[in-house]
Amino acid sequence: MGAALIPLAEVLNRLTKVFREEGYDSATLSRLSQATGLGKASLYHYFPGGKEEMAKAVLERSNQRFHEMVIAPLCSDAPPGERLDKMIDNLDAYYAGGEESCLLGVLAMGGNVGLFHEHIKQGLASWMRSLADVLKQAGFADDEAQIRAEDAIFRIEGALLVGRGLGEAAYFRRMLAQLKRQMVQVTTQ
Amino acid sequence: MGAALIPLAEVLNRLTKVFREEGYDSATLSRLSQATGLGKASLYHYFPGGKEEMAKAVLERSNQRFHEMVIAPLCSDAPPGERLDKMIDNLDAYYAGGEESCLLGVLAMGGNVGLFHEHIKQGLASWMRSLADVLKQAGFADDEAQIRAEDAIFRIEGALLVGRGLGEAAYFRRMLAQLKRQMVQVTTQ
DNA sequence: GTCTATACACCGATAGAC
DNA sequence: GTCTATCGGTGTATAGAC
Repeated sequence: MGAALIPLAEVLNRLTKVFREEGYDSATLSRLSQATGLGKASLYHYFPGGKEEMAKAVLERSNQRFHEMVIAPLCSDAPPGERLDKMIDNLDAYYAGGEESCLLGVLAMGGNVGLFHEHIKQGLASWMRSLADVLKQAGFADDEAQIRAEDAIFRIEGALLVGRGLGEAAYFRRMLAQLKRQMVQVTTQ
Repeated sequence: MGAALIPLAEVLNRLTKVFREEGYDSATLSRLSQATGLGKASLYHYFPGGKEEMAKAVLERSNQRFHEMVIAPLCSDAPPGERLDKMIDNLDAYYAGGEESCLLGVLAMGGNVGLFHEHIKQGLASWMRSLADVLKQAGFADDEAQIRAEDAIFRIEGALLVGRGLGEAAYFRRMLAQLKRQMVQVTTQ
């Protein structure tokens, strides 16, 4: 023995799946060991800090992938409307049409949320900022852009939560379609 | 010994607090025992089905209280706009201005969500229906009313999730204020 | 109706061989 | 870098006295 059985990236992929589906508390070392094909002691070789370090590594990587897929398109030089549409399309892909839960949301609603506050903040802050910036460029005042950015995030996280709670993914896509129409829509009254 | 130390209703209150703050998986019998002041064996006297039965009892009771505080005002004979305002005010009270998590949401994002699908559906369905009915009475077409009802629920659950994840309750109240203005607002474009 | 004491499985984590 | 074996602790749940 001695050679790595699977690349570290693949280990992280499989850990991510378990944490996302089962949450921090239910994701036991036995499950994580089984999912990766590595013994518990081998997991401690990669993550000396144990389960907590695994979850944080997985959340960091998830934030990074989210940044590439969802946030980066908001920073292109395309017209604001196109950038928002691209974000929404990529959200659909990222969450597999609502079939997959939000890891950040799962950890946020778990019993050990305190362990992850900083990682969660890091994951949400740049998204919120980039989204608000695009809305400003689309012509909204600073306050209105900020409110709309927060609001879009609430709807996305809320739809994923409801979908998971009911075991029904369809809510997510319906919400995304709405969002596409309303994101830059002007309101009256 | 023999006499009940505290009424069952108070036992349920304290169990609710633990499940809402820590989630199903982190809420250990030791914590539940400590929070109620009852020994583990006494908890099994009230809930022979153990932790699962405790969580279901607590969720049922939470749904019931939610119905009284939030859904019932939607069914009064006041004008639709007033009914919606009343719901929003009571949501603020129910969630203590965003300081308290949504028990249903916590269980929905936990690792044993499958145990609670039916209870979650029961909790969300009548809310969604009552909300959509009010919006129809406010003049929206059936489809539009349904969409708006779902959307409001997504925003509420999403704001509670983000608030919990960041340890920052203020998002919730800001969202509620927005919701009050937009719920029956007509859109253009 | 409440308690103490306990059963037994599994938890997260570590030691040490290869 | 991986494993088996094992540690001490805690998990859910139960038995049985009062």
